[in-house]
Amino acid sequence: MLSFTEENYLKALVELTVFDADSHEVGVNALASSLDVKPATASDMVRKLRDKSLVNYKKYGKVSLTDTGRFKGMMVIRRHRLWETFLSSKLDFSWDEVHELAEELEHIHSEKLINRLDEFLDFPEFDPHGDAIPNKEGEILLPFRRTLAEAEVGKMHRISAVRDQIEVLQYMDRIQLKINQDVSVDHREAFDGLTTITHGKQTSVVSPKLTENIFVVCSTCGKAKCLCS
Amino acid sequence: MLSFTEENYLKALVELTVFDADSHEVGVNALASSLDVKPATASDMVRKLRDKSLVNYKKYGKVSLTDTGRFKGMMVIRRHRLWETFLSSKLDFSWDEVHELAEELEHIHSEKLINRLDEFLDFPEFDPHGDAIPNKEGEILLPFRRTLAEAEVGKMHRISAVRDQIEVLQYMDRIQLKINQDVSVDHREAFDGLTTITHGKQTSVVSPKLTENIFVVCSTCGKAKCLCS
DNA sequence: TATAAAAGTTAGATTAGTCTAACAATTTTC
DNA sequence: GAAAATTGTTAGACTAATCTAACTTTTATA
Repeated sequence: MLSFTEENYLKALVELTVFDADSHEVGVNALASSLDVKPATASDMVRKLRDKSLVNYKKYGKVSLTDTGRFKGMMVIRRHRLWETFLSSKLDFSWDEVHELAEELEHIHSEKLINRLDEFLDFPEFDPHGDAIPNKEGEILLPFRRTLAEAEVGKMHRISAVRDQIEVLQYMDRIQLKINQDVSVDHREAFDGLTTITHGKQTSVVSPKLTENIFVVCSTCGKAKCLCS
Repeated sequence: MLSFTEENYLKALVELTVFDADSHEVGVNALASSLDVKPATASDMVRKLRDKSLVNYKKYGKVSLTDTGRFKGMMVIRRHRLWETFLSSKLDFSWDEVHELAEELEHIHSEKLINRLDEFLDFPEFDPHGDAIPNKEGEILLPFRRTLAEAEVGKMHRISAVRDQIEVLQYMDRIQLKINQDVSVDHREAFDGLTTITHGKQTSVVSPKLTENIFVVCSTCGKAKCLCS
């Protein structure tokens, strides 16, 4: 069984080498600073993780995760994001309060607990910050999704889903944009991404900050990747 | 902030000196064995807790909790029992699975979290093992309750509540005993506490193991402590 | 009440995770 | 390609929680 500390190193490594996808390895200094410890400390720990076959590493080299290491790191992130979702959707914690608590809860190890929690929450795909929740295999399986920010201009789309951030939902409510509503994309400004849409009898100009959080499908065929004319 | 270990010592001390009410103090050896550590270890820790004003203790003497120590220990127990209740009532864990998980969850410190959880669970009074849950002041406020084991012979009582252990509920179901049902206590055997009761058209002989888990009130006045003839 | 048994303490070692300070390797830059 | 800068390692120390082994105090008992 991994210690809290070891789990935190693996989690940081996933964030640095899997999510931040431009390189699959990271230096000891960068790792140390992301964990807020001194390089000497990280250097020792990396050696220890290598001895447990959780990372690939040799002296003065870069660090990367082995398959096992990546899986275990993903599990920490899965737990973190599921607890965040629980705190937010069941206990009414706000968005910005959940992270710190989840830092503690993520280290409760039981697989059964976390799978039951997943079920209790109805298998959420995203946490309250809009980040995807890894499944029990440690994968983030994203079906192809098109956001309103990428939706073709001059076509009719339907809003299929929204990242469940309170702010997004509140803002949509204010401008009377609803799930399952048909929306026509009239114009997109190349300079700043501002999009003009018509929905119902209204026309709104919306920012990428909003449109990136709204998923759409073709209003004719219902697919994100459609072949309609 | 207390460490996991310190919290576990305080919890054990509450169990040994508050719940197990025949003495308000305990020896270092007994404390050590209840925590499954060597006396040497407990001896050191007790000195440390004394330096933090959490226990009363002097060399070669007994250990007891200060007010602060008792409060902090009670909070650990509150968290433990609330998490057990959550696991059992929301995630469908069985009675015997919850303890081990709650041993980890009880060390999540946020007071806000635990009070929200309490509310989410609708302020339960008992955990799945039937143990009372301390309130946020660290008190266990039990309204006076009379169990069927203590109910006066020759009188009519009504079943007001039952400790929610699956076995108890299942057994009651089998012998057709229900909440809110009137029960007359016909006889109680002094030797082994076996009680003969009449409920509806049935007569049953029930053991103290069952009757201690069933709460009754007077069927005339509805009170546990009644003044009826 | 003297002695044996039980209970409790102390000293010294160990492990995990951290630090600082000094040193070594690698990379960048002129 | 040598000097400087950056990056990474090692050695030695510290803290918390544990252990074992030896010792001391208290309690029980013959």
